[in-house]
Amino acid sequence: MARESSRPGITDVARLAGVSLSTVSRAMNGNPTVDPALAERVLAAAAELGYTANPVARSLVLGRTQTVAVVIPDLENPTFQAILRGLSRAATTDGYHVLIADSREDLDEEHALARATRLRTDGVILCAPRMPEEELATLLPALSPAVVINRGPQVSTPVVGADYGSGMREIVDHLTSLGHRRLVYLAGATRSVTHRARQEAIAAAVSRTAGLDVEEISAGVDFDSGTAVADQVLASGATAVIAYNDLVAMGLLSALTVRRVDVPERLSITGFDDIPFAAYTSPPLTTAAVPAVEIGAAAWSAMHAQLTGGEPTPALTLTPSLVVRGSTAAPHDV
Amino acid sequence: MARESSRPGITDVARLAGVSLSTVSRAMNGNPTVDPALAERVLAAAAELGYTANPVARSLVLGRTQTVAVVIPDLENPTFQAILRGLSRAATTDGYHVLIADSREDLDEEHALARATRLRTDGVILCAPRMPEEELATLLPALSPAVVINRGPQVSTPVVGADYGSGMREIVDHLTSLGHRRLVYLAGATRSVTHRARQEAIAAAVSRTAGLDVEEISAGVDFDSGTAVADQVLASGATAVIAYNDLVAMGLLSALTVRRVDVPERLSITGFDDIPFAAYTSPPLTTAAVPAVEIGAAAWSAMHAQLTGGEPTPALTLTPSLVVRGSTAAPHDV
DNA sequence: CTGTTAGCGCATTCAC
DNA sequence: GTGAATGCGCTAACAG
Repeated sequence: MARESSRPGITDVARLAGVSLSTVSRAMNGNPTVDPALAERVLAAAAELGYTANPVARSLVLGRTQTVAVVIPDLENPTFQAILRGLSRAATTDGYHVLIADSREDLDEEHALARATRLRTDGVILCAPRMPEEELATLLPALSPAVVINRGPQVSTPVVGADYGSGMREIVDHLTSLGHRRLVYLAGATRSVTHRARQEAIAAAVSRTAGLDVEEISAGVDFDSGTAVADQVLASGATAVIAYNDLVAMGLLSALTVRRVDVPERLSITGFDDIPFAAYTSPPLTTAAVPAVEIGAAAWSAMHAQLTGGEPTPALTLTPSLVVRGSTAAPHDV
Repeated sequence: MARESSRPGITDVARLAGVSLSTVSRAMNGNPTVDPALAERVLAAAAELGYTANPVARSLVLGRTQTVAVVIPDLENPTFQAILRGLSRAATTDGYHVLIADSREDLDEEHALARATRLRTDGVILCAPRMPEEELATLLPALSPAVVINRGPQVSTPVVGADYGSGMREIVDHLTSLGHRRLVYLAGATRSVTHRARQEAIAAAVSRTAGLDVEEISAGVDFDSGTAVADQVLASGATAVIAYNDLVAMGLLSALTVRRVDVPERLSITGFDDIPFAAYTSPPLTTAAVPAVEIGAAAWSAMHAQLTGGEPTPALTLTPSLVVRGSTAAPHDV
């Protein structure tokens, strides 16, 4: 068998350098107990052969893969993309690899994917806004170490996310201070944790603001959901619409443009997330900017801390900031 | 040592089922040579213990990881995101995992990432539009099996991509048929293969269209690049602008809106790619739609074919389709 | 059909 | 300081 064509193994290096396997291993890993002269010879041999230790074999013996998994509900969603980006770049900086798993909004799949990917990685970052609390609680121990994104506090699993309640409060306050009293909230994923946070913030605003009325309309989480509810929104008599997120807001905006309804003159619209294109719709979208890239980076930090046995990262909640742009204005009637 | 807390190994299952390791292995892998009754007992034991074969150990012995790497120049680019999405979903369907590597536009990093990720995967899908041809040629053999995206034909490496020349020809024809004769081409990544394809298509159009003049202006590939060249574009005296891609077109559009330059009345603008938001700018963008998700899926097919030793996939080139929207119209002067 | 044996490629005890 | 042996957890030859 001509093993010439195969990747060189540690044995080949050992032979070329005239030393044992152990010495090659030690030298390659910078173990200081090896004679400098020998180490150099080994490294030279390795370089000559173009040798690199087989990561799979190392993973088996070391019990770690230098890889983490990221489970995302929808790779098409700009916010998840941004989280993934922030995470991926931070992980790469620390020498880790990232396995992605797109659950395509399938809850069963999500659970299975998380478990399956955990077997070939050192930990999983779980982005599962819709998974029931109990299911999450039973899943997390099997995933450990794990990091959860945009969920409530978890037992012994770090959570990083944005404060959707705070963002929503700012949005409502912005609209009421403009003079709006009749609002519509376009509910998205009603089973999601972030929906409940939004909802509670709205309820709180209603109870503390005289004359404020917020009607909830079921929509979805994507562009088409926004276009689909346009007529319902118009029929509601509201002067401002709080969309579940930017995609829904943009879909609505698009449908309203078709219907020649002026925004913000006749209807104000707000989004949530501040995805890259929110600033470039016309009018540009007033929204609550969620620092998604930072969330991704923070999620990595929390994972890295667990992986290296460092200080356990406390739960981290980033605060969205209100970005006022052209899609909101005082109601016409006021 | 209480190994109770550790993941159950094949040995534990063997003991519980009262059989040997081999039998467990065979039963777990559905090997038909095992007695049905025994197999059932093994599977029951495995289920009771919650046993799943360790993928890392399997990878080592089988020499395959059931994972492929995708090297992307920029995870922020919507087109690459779409390719990744199409690829990831197709790979998942076939039971494969996807490792992502974002080279962040760093050419050296790109090369290193490709080699490094290859060591822990069964193949790499390389999206490296800017890598010099010679470098690519030396890199590919080390990556094999590999699939290359949006490049010219390669020796013994499948290529999948879009026909940028064709898309550009359609764009130019569209503009000239509207009556435009003075155009500007906003060049993006000038070292990229797809830039050259665009450029050649433009040159061909110029040589066959009487009175057609296309000025090339260096821009970049992102939104800001588009805004940055707005004044230069206005000074050129052109009646239509062919942007490198949708992002550049949108940036330019945004800058022109600020300058109160009417599009398409005073200036027509075209993009390229048809990213998700191209349809929702105002005016919506005329562009050449690149089937990015399909490219990703096709790239996976090409990889899968190599992995399973099936028919080698021939080079596949998908044709972009011109999507005429509101950002183009006949020039005002004509 | 099943059990025993031998690696996959490497890191790490343990002797020297 | 260095080499020889052991095993990470599993699959695949090899006997029986």
